[in-house]
Amino acid sequence: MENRFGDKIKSLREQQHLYLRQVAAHLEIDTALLSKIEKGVRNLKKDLVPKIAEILNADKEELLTLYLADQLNELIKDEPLGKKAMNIIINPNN
Amino acid sequence: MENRFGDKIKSLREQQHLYLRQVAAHLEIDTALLSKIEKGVRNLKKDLVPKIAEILNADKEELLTLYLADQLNELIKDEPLGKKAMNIIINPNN
DNA sequence: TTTGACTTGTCAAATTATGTCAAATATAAC
DNA sequence: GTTATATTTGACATAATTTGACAAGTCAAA
Repeated sequence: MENRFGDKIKSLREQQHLYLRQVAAHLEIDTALLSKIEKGVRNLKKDLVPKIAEILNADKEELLTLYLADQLNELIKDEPLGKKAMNIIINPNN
Repeated sequence: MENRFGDKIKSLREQQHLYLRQVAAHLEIDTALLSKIEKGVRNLKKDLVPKIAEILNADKEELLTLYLADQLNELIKDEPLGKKAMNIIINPNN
């Protein structure tokens, strides 16, 4: 329950036999930072999500969705009322 | 679509004929800040949510839920994929 | 034991959040 | 009109968090 984005990009990277170093270079970020992103201890900047999708030949929308899910989850992970709050947004009436 | 929490506390405050000044004093924050919170241009610190519920004789859980809904909404308000991301969290499989 | 890939801790710089003040506006009573 | 009170707004200083980089660390394979 939580590092969906990081797990996904790690698995995509490994499937394609790419090194952190290579992907990081394309993104113009530090290898250490990308490592943390894969492990979920740091966030990738949002505007780099489409770029990493390109690098990994992945679907931009799918990655962005996972990215957003992680952000949302972070906000409510310790909140018993989190899902109720989500329902208010998804189903504004009632 | 957005200032649920602020609208709610404003309406509760007015129903009870309280001034911003009075509620702000109980919360130990500036009146100007509470005004902004009611208008949705600033956030109340999360740990003050139960306190404002007490002051306004409101249900703590209801207010916290609205508070969280605003936070969630802020995160995805410009994101077409926001609701899809929420569904991933609500319904983790599939 | 050396090399390469990855991980982790720490730090400064950048960014964002927070709270206050002063001035502006609004409304109502005089 | 003027006064008084409530609220709003913008600018600012400070506090807290995030971000990115570096150095040092682990680990596995050669």
